[in-house]
Amino acid sequence: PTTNDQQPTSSPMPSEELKPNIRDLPLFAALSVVELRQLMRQSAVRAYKRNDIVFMEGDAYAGLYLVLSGRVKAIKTSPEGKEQIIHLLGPRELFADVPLFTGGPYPVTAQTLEDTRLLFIPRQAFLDLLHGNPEICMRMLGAFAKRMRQLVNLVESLALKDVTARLARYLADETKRTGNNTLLLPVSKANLAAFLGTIPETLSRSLHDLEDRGIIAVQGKQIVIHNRSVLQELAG
Amino acid sequence: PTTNDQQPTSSPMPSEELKPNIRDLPLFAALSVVELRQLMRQSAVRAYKRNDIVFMEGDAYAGLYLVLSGRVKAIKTSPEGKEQIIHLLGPRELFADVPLFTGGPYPVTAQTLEDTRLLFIPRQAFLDLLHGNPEICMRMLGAFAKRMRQLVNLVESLALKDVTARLARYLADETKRTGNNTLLLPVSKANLAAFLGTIPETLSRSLHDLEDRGIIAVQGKQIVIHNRSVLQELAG
DNA sequence: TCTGCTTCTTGACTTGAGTCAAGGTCTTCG
DNA sequence: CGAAGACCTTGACTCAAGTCAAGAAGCAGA
Repeated sequence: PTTNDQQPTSSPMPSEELKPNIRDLPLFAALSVVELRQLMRQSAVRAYKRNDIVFMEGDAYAGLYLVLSGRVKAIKTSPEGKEQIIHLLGPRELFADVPLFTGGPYPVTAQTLEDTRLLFIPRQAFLDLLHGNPEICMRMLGAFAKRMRQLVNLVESLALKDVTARLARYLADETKRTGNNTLLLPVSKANLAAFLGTIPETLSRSLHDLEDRGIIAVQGKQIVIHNRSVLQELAG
Repeated sequence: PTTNDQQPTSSPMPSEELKPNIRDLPLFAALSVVELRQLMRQSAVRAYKRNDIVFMEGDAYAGLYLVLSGRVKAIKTSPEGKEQIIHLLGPRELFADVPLFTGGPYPVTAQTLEDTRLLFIPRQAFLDLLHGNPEICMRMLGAFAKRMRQLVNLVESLALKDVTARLARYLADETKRTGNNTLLLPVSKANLAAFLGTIPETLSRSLHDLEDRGIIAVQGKQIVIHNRSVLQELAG
């Protein structure tokens, strides 16, 4: 794919009623009124359609994004066109924050999974904030640490587990997270495949395999877990 | 492997002459004399033999480590015994810092690659430091960001590239880093294999492949790059 | 220098997962 | 409601990389 030339609709001055929402984020809870106003004045809300590209790997770095609504994936793509999802992002999550500290262009491509609204925060605006606020700095460290964990898990899965084990682990984790034995896939199966480091065909076969063994039941995006302990077992 | 019962030699009160070295680290450059003394009083130098286990995945978290001399690998191991190296660490590098922020036990196993001296810093001692020092906080963010990049690269390599491409990328990166066309592998080939997400047999074949194509020459741990541009090409 | 490790290489074989191609199912919109 | 497109599944085939087993090379200590 190439960078989309069709710009998102962009409101240079985010509306006043957005502020309380931003203040709700733990990350920004410590901000003073002045700082918050300053931040909002420099930021912009951008609206994207499903499958729009937010930025491409290699694009010059301009700033970071906060998901207001919708979902976004951060991906790496091979020359042959295979895609690996690095992160899946939902509302209230920040992304493209790493290059703030490492410099250089965007290291991944960001693409929306559905119609999405993002708050764009220019590089310098965020750095200014960070300097005066140890509180924000600490919260960023917490967020980075959590993502590092996720990445280490992903590396472990890719290097040491087969596709069925990765799928089992994903299902087990989701089930534990929501506490519900019935789960609705939050993304298409093609995207789930890209997240698990495989392709739709192979994912399809793995799902079938688990179903044949009576561990799960699949109906479209709905998956019922029949045997949580065997799933855990398979996940390794 | 199981946790080593053979404790490392440990000096509870690090010698005075260590302080200037610690001060040299950018991370600790901003510390006051008092803070530095406080830190050193609570920390301990520990000496390990080659292949000693520093901690095992799942061990209760006690604190983080600074490499004083030697080399350490952070690994994940599969039930079948295959090993994936997550990080390779050398002098002046900090590790096991992520669980400070995420909580929980050590997420990986740490093992020395050679005789090694580490400075152990208890969890609370480091947190105390962090709270009074926005400067350290920012430097930690920088370090985390850099490691996140490395992890994203590793994920990309594992998911999207074959072993020869991963090897080519490693060689290309090292060559660029040192600026030297002849490079000495810093680790055994078994460890390089574990770092590249493969096994010694496959690595051996990949090295041979590159050699047959006239791109490199291998002699033990010494590798001469004959054709840097083809290597870059292969690395994708 | 000889001996016994550990590390590395090579060959033959197996297999998990990717490719390609065809067809089915679901959804959306005219 | 029906057609077109997106999404998903299935089967047959291929291939990269892992396993197993044997042996070569390098190294360290006696």
